[in-house]
Amino acid sequence: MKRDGKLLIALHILAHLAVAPVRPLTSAALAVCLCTNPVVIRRALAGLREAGIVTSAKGHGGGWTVARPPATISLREVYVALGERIDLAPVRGSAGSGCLIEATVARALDGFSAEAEALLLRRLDTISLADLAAGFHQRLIEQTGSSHVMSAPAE
Amino acid sequence: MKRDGKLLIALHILAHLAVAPVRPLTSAALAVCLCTNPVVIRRALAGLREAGIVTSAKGHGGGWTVARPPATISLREVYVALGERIDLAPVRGSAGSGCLIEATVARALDGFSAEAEALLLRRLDTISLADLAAGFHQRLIEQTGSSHVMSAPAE
DNA sequence: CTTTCATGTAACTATCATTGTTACATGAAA
DNA sequence: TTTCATGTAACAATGATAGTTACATGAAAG
Ligand code: FES
Ligand code: FES
Repeated sequence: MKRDGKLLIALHILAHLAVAPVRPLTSAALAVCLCTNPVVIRRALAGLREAGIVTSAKGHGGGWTVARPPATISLREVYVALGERIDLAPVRGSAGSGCLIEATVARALDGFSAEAEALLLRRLDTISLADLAAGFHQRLIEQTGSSHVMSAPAE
Repeated sequence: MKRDGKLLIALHILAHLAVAPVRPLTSAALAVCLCTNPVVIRRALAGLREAGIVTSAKGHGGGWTVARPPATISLREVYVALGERIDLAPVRGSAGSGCLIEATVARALDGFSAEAEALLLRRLDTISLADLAAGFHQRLIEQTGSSHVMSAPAE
């Protein structure tokens, strides 16, 4: 139900940071690699910095680094830090004004959206940034849904 | 993850049709009720007509009617008829160009999206248009362990 | 201290999707 | 034949996101 892909971009960048933790990576370098603009990179990482997932440094030798070991960063954390949401019935301006039918339908859809998102969060919680970087997840995905094959906490 | 609300609009209209099946409702009438344009109504219902959920008639006394008893129309059917999708990692133009990291992340996210959507479809399948129209769904929501139980006024 | 580098942020433009609107063709009932 | 209502194309309006430019802030290097 989304349309952007902020999560994909953020994880892409994080994968870069995770595999090259020696020195900070600059927005400019990441922008070249991702075929985009440095400001876009900074915008994408702004929320993650506030969430304590990455850190930034100015000046010489500055740039972006992961704030913690990649193994301790779950995709769920990244997802919520970006403020992503599954919402089947977003409020349109002032459309909810008084109509009972609409409110009822919206509430039902919201409940389902919440359930779907809860499941999504559970799944995202089973994969860390380190898993992504290592590429182990790929085999895991191909096993179609066997969620915790690796060192993941059981539900 | 979406931004429009096609599903909400479609269900809103369908609720109207379900409770007033005596005579077809015109796009113009529905548009007035929904505070929008007749063409918007037609566009919203076009997919549902192709899916055999509603029928339309031209000329005098024409308009829209539900093609089947509302009890046999599940929200899932409406959802799929509208082509809605949960997609955490949509492809951006030609962004998938060769980058292995991105493709890997995208595949993982796609898997999770699919799981979340599968759950959503299961939930949507448990409610019919008749349930919606009757308002029974509210109690049903509370039974499915929804997180937020709004204090429902006895109406 | 001055220079250089890199982030932080605002402001603007470009692009794209969706919605709202107008206009006209098609077909059915009166 | 007239009137009604859908079907559809075409276009403008809106809004969200991405891309770009510009400049202030701050830190390291010289
Ligand atoms: S690895 Fe995908 S662009 Fe750098
Ligand atoms: S506008 Fe008609 S019931 Fe919601």
